[in-house]
Amino acid sequence: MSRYTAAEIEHKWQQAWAKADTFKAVRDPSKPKYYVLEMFPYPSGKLHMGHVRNYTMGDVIARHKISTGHNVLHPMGFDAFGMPAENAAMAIGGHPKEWTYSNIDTMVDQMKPLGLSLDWSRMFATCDPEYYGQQQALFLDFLENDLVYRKNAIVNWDPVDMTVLANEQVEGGRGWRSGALVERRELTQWFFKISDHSEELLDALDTLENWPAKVRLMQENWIGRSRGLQFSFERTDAGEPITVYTTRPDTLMGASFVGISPDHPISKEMEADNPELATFLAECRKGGTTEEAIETAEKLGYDTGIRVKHPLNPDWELPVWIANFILMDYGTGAIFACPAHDQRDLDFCRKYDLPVIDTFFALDDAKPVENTAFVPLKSEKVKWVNHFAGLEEATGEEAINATIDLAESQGWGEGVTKFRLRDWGLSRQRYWGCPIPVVHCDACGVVPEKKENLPIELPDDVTFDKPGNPLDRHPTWRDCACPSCGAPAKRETDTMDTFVDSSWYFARFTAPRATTPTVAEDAAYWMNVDQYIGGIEHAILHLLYSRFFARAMHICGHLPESAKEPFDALFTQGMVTHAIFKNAERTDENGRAIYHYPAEIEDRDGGTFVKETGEKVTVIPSAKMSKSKNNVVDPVDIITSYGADTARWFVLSDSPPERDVEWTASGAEAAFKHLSRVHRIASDVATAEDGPHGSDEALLREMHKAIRDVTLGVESFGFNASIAKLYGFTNTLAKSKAGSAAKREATKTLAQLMAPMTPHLSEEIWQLLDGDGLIINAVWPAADEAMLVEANVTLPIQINGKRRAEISVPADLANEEIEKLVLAHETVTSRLEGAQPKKLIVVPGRIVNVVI
RNA sequence: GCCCGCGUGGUGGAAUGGUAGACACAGGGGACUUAAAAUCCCUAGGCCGAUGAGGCCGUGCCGGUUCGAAUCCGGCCGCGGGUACCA
Repeated sequence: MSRYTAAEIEHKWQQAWAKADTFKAVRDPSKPKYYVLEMFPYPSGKLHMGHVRNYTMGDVIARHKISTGHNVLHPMGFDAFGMPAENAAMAIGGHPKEWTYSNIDTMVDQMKPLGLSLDWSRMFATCDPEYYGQQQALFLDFLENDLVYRKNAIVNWDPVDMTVLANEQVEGGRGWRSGALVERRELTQWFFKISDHSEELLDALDTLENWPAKVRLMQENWIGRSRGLQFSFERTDAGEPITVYTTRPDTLMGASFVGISPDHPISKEMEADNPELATFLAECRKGGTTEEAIETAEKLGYDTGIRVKHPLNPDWELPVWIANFILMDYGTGAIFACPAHDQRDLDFCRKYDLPVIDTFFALDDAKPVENTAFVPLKSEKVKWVNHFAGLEEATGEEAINATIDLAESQGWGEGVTKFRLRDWGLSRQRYWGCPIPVVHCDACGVVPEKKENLPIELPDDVTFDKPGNPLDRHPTWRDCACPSCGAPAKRETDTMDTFVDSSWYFARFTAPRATTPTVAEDAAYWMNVDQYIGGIEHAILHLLYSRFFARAMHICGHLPESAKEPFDALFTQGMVTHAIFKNAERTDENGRAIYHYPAEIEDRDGGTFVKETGEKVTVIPSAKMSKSKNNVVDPVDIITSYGADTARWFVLSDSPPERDVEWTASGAEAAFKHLSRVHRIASDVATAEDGPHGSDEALLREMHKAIRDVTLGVESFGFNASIAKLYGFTNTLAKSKAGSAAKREATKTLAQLMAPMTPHLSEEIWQLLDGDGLIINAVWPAADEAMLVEANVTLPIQINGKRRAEISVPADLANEEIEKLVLAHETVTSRLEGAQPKKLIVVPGRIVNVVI
């Protein structure tokens, strides 16, 4: 009997696929195409189990599609620009470029043994000048088509390091290296006009039927269409009126103040000659720029002394306050506050002792608001205190519409639709990114670089010993001739947000070496991505930006109209987690928790302990794998000890793909044992002599059921369900007394059904059983409907919703007959005690419920 | 703070309005073996009952809709993702 030697088998079949060029994607109009793509990785330097799971899922889809006659495109690349490379250069020296390319080499080496059906000839990294040069060309086309512009935007400023910080570099309001309190500072930045497409990006979500509903909902909320009233408050001092936007104009009678953002023009204007206000605004500008930091900051207010007139009652004056929770980016940067029906406003009014006026109550409870704002659903009816449009009982929605109508008819305001989505700021004050291809000329201003000068390559001779952008302090790189007048000019030193890189790589894969961003024929043939797979963490930004980019590329002629929504189907997979082992008895010298490697701990006496010291360990299950927690499982180790097929089988089994999967050593061991068993069974079947045997029917029926269920699982991302079915079918096969021909057929089918998950083992078994050619090229088996029909069904009998008995009946038995059988059943008669049931529900093929 | 998810045996999970716990791990028992490994077979939510028959409880918590709820609705608690310069 031959043993299952994964390393040998896997090497052999990877060579066979390579020799046959099995996965090279070539345009072929005679075949239906299928483009499957997993979100490409950041080259961190190490493949982790999350990658393995993600790519294995894509690989299952790709291999299954190959087996069903599709021309499959399944490429791989690297999202290679970004901060970690610069951080590494600062921390350990070296150059981001060398660090990145060496990481890519390592990761490719780690990926190849997985036996993925990738077309490696299409591989690229976004930091290849060949790629980012085309991205610069796209930028210039966007500029020409009015899709990019410059404006001021707020960044995190580290006043000690004199540099811009990313949000993740701000910890508790302080710069991560300097420890200085971070300030919000304005800078001129480049922006993509994504907000011009808000409505279109929102409405088109309805067409994305094969996207998870939750992702569409998240994008819908992110884009945030709202209808509200825009109007102006007249000032008592005859200054410029203050324009506000509100989604709750119906609560205008509950207004207690007008609030403006610290970044509002009025705030800035007053700041110049008011030191007290300047101090207040400086306080407001402390801390990071994230929405979270702003929303959770302690509420601060400053009374400007300005007074405005209430639009419905000119005698009613409202104070104008500057409030730190009002965002300049949303609406007009000014609001009116109705504390009774908005918790933030209420908190602010209680702090600064401003009036709280109820404008409506619940129908059954007219209690005035104290410290909890009354915020019913807009669809809920409420009782109005004194509604100017004459409403007494109405929903918020009705009241809002009535208010907008009234304002429009009286001419003091208008209903407007606004979006939460802001334009996409793409400038980064960093080295390791795609240079923005523009030049600053004293005479001509901002001038686009000429396309023939692309790519504008990053200089290699830079150092990272000082904070800030090395491009700024490079002695010569910035110097150039103005593309317009030829005079000496300076290059833009900002580089692009790495989200730009990942917003079109899927299109580039269709023609990765072209000297234009895309090639029309290739884009037309391969786009769209039929199945996109990636983490839920990209639900909003990456996917929304990519949807915008596809539209922008279409406008510039780089993608066909049909590719405006580039991803036909989306699947979001969960993370791979692993228990963490935290020392329960001590911390390190800095008071931080100590985490132990799995190899350092042991289970005994019903507890978990550190082997060496005997200290008690707290086991925290299902934690995201993270280097600092010492719970990272290295796929390379798994592949070395068990083989790629075991790793692939394990990450697909047990957990549904959209959920996190917990990596356990015992689970991997079990996967390996199972694959060995399949190999053993197949070897036995291959060498078995024909002799006396039982009926083939039971085995063949199970085989057809397996074909149906496994196929369904593979086609609907139910890989765990497919695998559970394959376990069952393997057991049936192992115990079967069928003849050798039937067993050979069943085993070959088993190999085919397993092939998307365990491609190497399946090829091996296929060869053992004299299958034709490679199993990857064999036609996917089809279930015979006739073999799936069951003669009898088991019907559970419930009494008052609780299962009490069951009967087996012919599958096509009429309901009346079933009723008779049920009423005659001993369990039912004894419970009824001669009485008639109140109700009898027969759900054909499923269940019977007797209500007593 | 706000938006979106998730919560089921000792463990990963199955069942998306119809038999809760498929399949697997760990556990227990047995076969084979001089022994071990490997393999194979059986067992398995909790409680009551006698180990049987049988009964009761049970899908984070509280309430509701339904003949019937893990599944739908409302409210809470906990965990995770996102929050526009992490990728």
